[in-house]
Amino acid sequence: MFQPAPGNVSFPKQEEETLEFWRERRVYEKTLQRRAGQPKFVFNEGPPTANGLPHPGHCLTRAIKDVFPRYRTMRGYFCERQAGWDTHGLPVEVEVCKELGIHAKEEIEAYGIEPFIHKCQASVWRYMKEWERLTERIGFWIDLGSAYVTYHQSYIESVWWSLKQLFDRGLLYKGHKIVWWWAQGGTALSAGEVGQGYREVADPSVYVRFPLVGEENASLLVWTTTPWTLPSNQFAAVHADMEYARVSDEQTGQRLILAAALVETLAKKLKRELTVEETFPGSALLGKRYIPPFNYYYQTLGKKTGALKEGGVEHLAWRVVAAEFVTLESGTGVVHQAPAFGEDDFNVLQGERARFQADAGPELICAVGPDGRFTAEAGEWQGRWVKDADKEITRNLRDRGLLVHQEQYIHNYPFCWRADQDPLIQYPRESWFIRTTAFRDRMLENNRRINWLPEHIRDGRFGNFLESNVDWALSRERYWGTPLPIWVCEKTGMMEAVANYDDLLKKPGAAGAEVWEQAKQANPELVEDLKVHKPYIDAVTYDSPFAHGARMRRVPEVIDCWYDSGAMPFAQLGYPHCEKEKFEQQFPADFISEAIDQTRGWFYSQLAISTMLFGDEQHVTDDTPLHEFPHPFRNCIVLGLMLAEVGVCDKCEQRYNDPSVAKCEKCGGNVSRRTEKMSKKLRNYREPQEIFDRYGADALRWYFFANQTPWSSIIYSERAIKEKIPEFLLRLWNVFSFFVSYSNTSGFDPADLLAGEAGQLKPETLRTAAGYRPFEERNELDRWVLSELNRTAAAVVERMDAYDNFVACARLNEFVDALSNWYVRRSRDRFWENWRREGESKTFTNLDLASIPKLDAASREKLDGYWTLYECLTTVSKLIAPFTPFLAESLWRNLTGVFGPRAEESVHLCDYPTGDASAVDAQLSDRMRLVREIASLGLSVRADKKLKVRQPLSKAEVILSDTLHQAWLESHDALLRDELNVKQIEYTQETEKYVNYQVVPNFRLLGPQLGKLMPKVQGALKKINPGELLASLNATGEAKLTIDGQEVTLSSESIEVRLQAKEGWAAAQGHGGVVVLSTELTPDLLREGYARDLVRFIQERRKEMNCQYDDRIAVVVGVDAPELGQAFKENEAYIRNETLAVEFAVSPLKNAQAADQQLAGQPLTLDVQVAGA
RNA sequence: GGGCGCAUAGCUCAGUUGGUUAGAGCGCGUCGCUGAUAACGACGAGGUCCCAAGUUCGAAUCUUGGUGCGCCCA
Repeated sequence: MFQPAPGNVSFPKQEEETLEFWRERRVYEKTLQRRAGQPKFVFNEGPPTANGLPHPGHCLTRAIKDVFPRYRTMRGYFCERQAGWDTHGLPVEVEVCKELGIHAKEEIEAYGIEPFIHKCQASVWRYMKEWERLTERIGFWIDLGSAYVTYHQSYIESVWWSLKQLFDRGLLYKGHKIVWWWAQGGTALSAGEVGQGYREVADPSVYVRFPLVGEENASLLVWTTTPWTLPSNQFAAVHADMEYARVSDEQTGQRLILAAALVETLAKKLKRELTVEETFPGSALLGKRYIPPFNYYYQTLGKKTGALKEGGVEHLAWRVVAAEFVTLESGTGVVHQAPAFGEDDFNVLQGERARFQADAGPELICAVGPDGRFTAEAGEWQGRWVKDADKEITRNLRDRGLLVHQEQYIHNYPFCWRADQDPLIQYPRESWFIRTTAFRDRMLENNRRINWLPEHIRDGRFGNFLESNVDWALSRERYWGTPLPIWVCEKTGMMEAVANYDDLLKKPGAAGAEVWEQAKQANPELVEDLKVHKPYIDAVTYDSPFAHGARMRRVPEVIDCWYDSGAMPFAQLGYPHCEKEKFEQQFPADFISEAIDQTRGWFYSQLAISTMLFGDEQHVTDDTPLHEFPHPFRNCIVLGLMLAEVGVCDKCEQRYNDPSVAKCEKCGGNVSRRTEKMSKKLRNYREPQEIFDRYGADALRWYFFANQTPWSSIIYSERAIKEKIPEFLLRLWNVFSFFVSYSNTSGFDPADLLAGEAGQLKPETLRTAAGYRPFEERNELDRWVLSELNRTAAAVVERMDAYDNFVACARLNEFVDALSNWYVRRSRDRFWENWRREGESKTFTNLDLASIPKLDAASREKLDGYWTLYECLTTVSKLIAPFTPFLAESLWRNLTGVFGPRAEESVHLCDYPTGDASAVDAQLSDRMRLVREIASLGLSVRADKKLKVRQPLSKAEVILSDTLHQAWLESHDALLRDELNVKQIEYTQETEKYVNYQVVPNFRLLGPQLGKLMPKVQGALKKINPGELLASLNATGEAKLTIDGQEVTLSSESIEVRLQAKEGWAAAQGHGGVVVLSTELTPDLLREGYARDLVRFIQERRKEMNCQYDDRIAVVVGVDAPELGQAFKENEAYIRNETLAVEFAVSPLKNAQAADQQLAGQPLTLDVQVAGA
């Protein structure tokens, strides 16, 4: 007996039980053991940070990350899954600062770096429990116990090893980086933080003259909104291809040079005429020298030149250069360049430097200190806060006649999000860089070999990003991060990199480790990993090999935490300090997946690090292995963003987090749905846990997998998740529930019929069961559904191998639909078989095995039906296992539980079905499709003519577009007769009576042949007599047309015949043909219809009475209308059989008032009693 | 400002290499079924495939330009 499977199942509850089962039986571990030694499928987990709560977006990534490893495991691969946590970085520090109520770096240092670090380490695990719960609940099978953690010593030492490789190869260097700088706090802000602090402000907008050297009274006219950067001016930039003009200003007698297109705009501002004297391209200005507005630097450097690489010399600064970013949007088309205070400007400087020989180019000029105040180099402005100096600088320029115009400029400018009165400034900081630009081409090549899904990422967003690669700014002036493992000689400034802690302590004269030892002694709870962190690691120094008596001290910086995560392919194992061999076996990864926001994050950091370390034989050291592209991953699914769905009132903008609200509670206006970014602040989404509790993890997973391609942005819509349940999960459950209840009542128990090991219930095992007949002996419907099953399995495997979960799910959905809506629907009669035979309660229970071959035909067919459905359901549970692992497990455990230990305990231990090609019957598929189409057309006619299906009709006539399958259909029309409730189906020859023919060319075939002739052939076919054409085709296999004197030969493949039903018939047309129903209702047919109506009344009554399936009843029908009485009498056998009525009587209606039913407009009473009760 | 992507039914989304009745689910309407039954099914209505131009015998699909939206970067 199968466990009962009621229709009103609670999936969430069932899932919790399944989780318990998996835990208890250690099923995940068993799936790994089962595949030990098999080929590997390598999945790498991109580490999330556990210091924030998981949200719905994480559910998507976790679901996608789960489905492919599960699938591959079932396909026979050994797929270990190591979890990981990203633990370093500014977000952690910010959280701790919040907790401590402090902001600035000074405050952190005042609090003490040591306790601060301890707090960071603890804070990292704040939401660990929530993450682990989510991971388990959504069914993401991954080894949490062996998770890699980026702050662990072994991880950090792997990172150190890689950095030492880069350092030793000369790929790490110190340079400047322009950052958004909070001067008051003394810290740089990340892009995300800067983005939060934009505000609209009014800044001075000044137009300043830069007099040209050696040109009479002519000046460049430059525009800036940051006058305080003028003392640090180094260049003026123009666009080489834009047109410039020299204009004369009559009032001042000055001649100004600016973009020609902006002359008029400027004239309006100045409210006076400017006369254009000459125009020329920007390229004509290149190289011209000018006198900057302040001469602090100019007085010493103004005349200096340097040697160029290409030969010759050039002035270091204060000349015109070309830049692409110069536009006509605002200003004058001549842009003041202060490389210290803008990234674009800085890049210009870098470009200039690259033209000079080593160390001969211009240095960065910066007249501002890190505190945001002018330095001594700025003369009179020294000590002034730069933003305060704007006004005075402007006045100074006016006094000296350099200011041409001044106004207010309103724009967005960033302020510190922690101190909103403090404007940020762009400021150069010393930083360590990785020379990634040297690997640009190799990264591009590597990228080309990666299978990106969607494809456009490769040459689009990611490829473009790689094309414009700049050196990786690696270092951070922060506290909680992987320390940069570089030690500097205090005397010579010479440096070396260290690959691990032991090496460090073995250095000659190493000292300082005791700082850690003492801390550990004072507080034994400190985790050992902290010893490789600040401040302990900073205490470790050693004797300089470069200068006698000098010490080596570590640089103060930590590194970008993206480097941490990018090192994950080897650092998760602690490579190369350990697990060397294992790393070799699992590199590169077969599969990774994250959302699109990781393009410049984890996708890039992995690719860059891997390309530099493992890809370039010229630089590689002896013990570093080389790898063929692609690495470090072969396939990557880039997920779309997840959006929240909310309701917003059209009138008053009131927000509703439940998008199903239709009327505004405040103003009564219409609430319309809107999608927007998910936001923790707005809480505009439902917590994942609530979704699990209401609908279950499978519902959410199926929604993610089956509703859209993974890369389209996904709307996290509760309604949509809910709606997916009946379409697939519940439909499948209903089929299963149907199977279980009938099997139990009929006594079908596969465990009784199948001896020995049942294992995975594979086809070869099923074939050994008693009563399991070979396909070819079963009926058409069984063969059809098994063919569809195997076709589906093959298609799903094909799609999943290509990482296409969406189409795979569509295939599964189609099959479950076919199983439910055609196979079960059309097979119900068979499953009911035994109840229909009055007085017979024969079931398969305790069936003598030897007597099975002697079963009568009906019983055999019934047994076939059970075996077929059983095979479909067990196979489907395997097929859906990677997608909806919970439902799959519930189905499997119930379907195979009857075998006890003879069957596999979990569906996830099974092999994935790949489809048996020999069981696929394409012709049968086509035929069944045709049958379903004809049935559909027939039902369409009935609906159109208001002829309910219960009313039998005498005949349906079918005219097929293509008579290929006609003979088969004729010999298999019982199914259609039953479905359409007609007495006879005729494949009529009198086609002209019902239909018009239309001959349409096969464009795909003829198009390439005929080219321009195509429309004319199309026109000719419209006019032609189709009968003659078809006759010719039938007789000779071809037909000829003459178009424009040219003969065109048509074969039967080159045309398609379409049928159109003529007016006046109850007919419907489709691709396959036309169905015409005979609508004449004879008294016989009507009476039969009445009998069916009565059966329905009685069945309804049985249901109301809560009859058992096999209860026998006694029925008395009270009716006066003679035609009804006659109808019931004539069809008594049918009525008794359908309703299990052992007694059936028709009596005159006693009291018309008491009639509880109406049939054909006549009153009727119904008295139903359980027989013998 | 630059890059990338998206735009198809009321909603959420599919749509292979260009091929002539553009699909699915939900919703809606009509009806059916009633021993899968707090289910289920059928049928139907609903589309200028964002706009415009081009390439082509033929464009939802390719090209260009525009419009709107989103993301990333500046």
